[in-house]
Amino acid sequence: MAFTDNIDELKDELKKIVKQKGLKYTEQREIVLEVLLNATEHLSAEEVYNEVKLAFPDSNIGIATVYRALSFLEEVHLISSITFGTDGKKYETNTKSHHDHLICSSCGKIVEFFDPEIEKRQDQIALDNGFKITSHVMQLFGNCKACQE
Amino acid sequence: MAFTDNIDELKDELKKIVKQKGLKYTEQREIVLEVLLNATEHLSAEEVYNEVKLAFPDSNIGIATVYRALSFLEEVHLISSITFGTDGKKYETNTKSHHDHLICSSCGKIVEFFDPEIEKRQDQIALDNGFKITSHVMQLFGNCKACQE
DNA sequence: CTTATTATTGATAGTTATTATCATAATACA
DNA sequence: TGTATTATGATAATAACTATCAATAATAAG
Repeated sequence: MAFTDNIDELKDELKKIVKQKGLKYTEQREIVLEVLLNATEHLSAEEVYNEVKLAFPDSNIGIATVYRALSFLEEVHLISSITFGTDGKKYETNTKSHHDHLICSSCGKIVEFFDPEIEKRQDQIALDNGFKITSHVMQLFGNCKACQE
Repeated sequence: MAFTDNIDELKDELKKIVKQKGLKYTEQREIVLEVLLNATEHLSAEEVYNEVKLAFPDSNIGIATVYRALSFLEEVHLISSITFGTDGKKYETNTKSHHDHLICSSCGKIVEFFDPEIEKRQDQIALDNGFKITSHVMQLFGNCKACQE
């Protein structure tokens, strides 16, 4: 899984994925991805739709296509969604920055992972408690597949 | 915030909250709370509704009331909801078990918290990586409200 | 470059989940 | 009890999302 901050690299990644799946590379998927990359915060499907119409007024993209693109992009892990309390689903691009660890107590194997939903929850927890977070540690201990056998 | 495993204590807690807010203690809120306490897994609003009809066939509770009760109980932190991917909102009672920490780097203040959504995400991450989790550590470091000033 | 094939799209109808409305009923407190 | 007020059940309304389908656009082959 390759992450990047760069729109062109992201588009290349999308092209690769699409080709590998025997699907087609469309302007609409590209636009949705670009809008999310340029967004400074999480966007709902409708917010993405509005932003697309603003930023790409010639595209005439339909709301259904936005939903389809978002689902697809999430499926292939180019973006991810989070959901809070009463708010609906919101999307963001996956960009490499920070990660946490899965650690096998048995063989010491370490798997890095990054989960935006957990990050967001952490932020929310901090906010609820009046904290301003500077860092965090999260380590999940257990047994990897091999060591379970 | 008091947590308990016991239905009577939970009901007392609800009575206290309701009275303190100048609202009314109703059979319906009690039933919804009880159904969730007895549930072995997370339930959607509709599942709660169905379970209520099964377990309390005389109650004639309406689906709208189930939604209202769930929102209310969540608001007062007797239950909590989580939302995953394509699944809708699901509810569970808050019971004391495990918790994580918010730590103020400046004054050392520790706030305990427990977030079922994070727990669930952790489980999912473990599952995705073929891990079987035995324990985990999560500590959020930062500055508490007082120390920010 | 043209054409054939197939995925994708836009528009919109249809669903599903949730919320608002409102007349009636239940609760709490005097 | 009586009375004020909140809560309820039924259901209409809304919001969020998904399915349908004819038209369009993207790839691959020739």
